[in-house]
Amino acid sequence: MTTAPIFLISPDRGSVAERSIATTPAPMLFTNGEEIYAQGDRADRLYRVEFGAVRVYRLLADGRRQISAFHLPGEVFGFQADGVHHFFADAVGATGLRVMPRASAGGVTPEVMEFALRCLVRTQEHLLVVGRQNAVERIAAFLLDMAERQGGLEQFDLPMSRTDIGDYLGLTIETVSRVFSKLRAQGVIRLVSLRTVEMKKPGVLRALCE
Amino acid sequence: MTTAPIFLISPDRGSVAERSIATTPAPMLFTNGEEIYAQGDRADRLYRVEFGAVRVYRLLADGRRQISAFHLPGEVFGFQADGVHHFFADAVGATGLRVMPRASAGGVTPEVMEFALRCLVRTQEHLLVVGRQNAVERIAAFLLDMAERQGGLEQFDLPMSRTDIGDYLGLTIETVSRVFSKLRAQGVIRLVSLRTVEMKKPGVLRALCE
DNA sequence: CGAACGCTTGAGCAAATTCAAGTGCGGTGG
DNA sequence: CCACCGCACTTGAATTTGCTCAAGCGTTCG
Repeated sequence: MTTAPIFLISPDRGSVAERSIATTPAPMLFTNGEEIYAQGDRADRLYRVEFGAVRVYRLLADGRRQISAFHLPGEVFGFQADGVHHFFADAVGATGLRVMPRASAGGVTPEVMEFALRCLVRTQEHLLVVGRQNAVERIAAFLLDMAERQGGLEQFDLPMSRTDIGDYLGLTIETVSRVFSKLRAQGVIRLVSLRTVEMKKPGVLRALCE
Repeated sequence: MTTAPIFLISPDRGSVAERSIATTPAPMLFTNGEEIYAQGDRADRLYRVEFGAVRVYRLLADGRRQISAFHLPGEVFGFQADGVHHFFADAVGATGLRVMPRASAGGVTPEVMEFALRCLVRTQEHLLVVGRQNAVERIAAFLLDMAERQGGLEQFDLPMSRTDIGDYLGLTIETVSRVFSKLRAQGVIRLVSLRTVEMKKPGVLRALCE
């Protein structure tokens, strides 16, 4: 799979990456499902997604999983309070990461602080979606978020499976599938392929999120 | 169990806050429900809870509310990425806060970073509770978290109403009430008063959170 | 070609919500 | 001091939403 998203070849991002990690060699490569770090691991690095995507999640003893975030190209993740990871992170499809040792990341730079705080706001907003919105509203919020983070085009890719989407939104895979079908039947979205969405009526999606 | 990491009671928490606001005069006082900041406000201060409690929340257009965090005495809150608050914060009962202008908070000190990252981990863990646990498991996680944050005693207070608890856990007030009654009937907890809980079988609560 | 995997769809069910009374407690005023 | 009022909480019954279980479809890959 790994439909290479269009924005991967955007010129500005590449150049920023090259500057900020000028000394770092080629990105580290991961295959679908490959572990990037695990709960309990030492957290002494930051990661920047070059291509592909990353899911950060936690498990319950019986296997229930909650994905707390997907990270798309250009985003930085991996910060932890006390030097130990409290979550798992693995690759969604073929993924390339720039790895920055914490030392060279400069400790608590304003940039790192900014990333962490943005991540906090994003997680808190996601909590509202999961805690107080119904299935259709959750999917609508998710689609709008994915579209916006991929440049705001009406057509965009979903790098992750329906199962991943369910585990991100607190829904079962069946419910995710049913809501996709319903939105398609209503002409709100079109499924170019299983993993490619075209928003036909973004206004309807936006109205659903209030 | 997911919501009460051991490190929360590590001694550095209190001492850091006390040092950093040594020069601040008497705490600012708030009555029940009084606004501390609103969505859209400039975020140029940090707050430390002296007594009482604080709820941080967000609203949907139709009034549905998601509380993303309660802050208890000793805890610091109010950091935001881009200098603008994305949430509301108000007092739960009579509350006293130490206010620290961001300047005197020293910009991005390691301490502030530490607080923000802890808040992030806590929110991500709460997301697992809300996204993937049932009503009984959510209440169990909540009670254990509240107990631990108040010193780990078997008896402790709930500063907030059942409505607040519901809006924190993504449940209705009726469901919260029913679960409390069920746990009481099973002898897992005792309600000394409406807002005072005694854990009779903490092991059962812990088992519920896996 | 067959197996595996990811996705879809249907039917029945269970958990939590909604709607609707009731209870108990703290505060106010007669 | 006691009665009453308001508010927070509890409890019950009916309903709904999303889940579970089960079967079927389509694509990919060996």
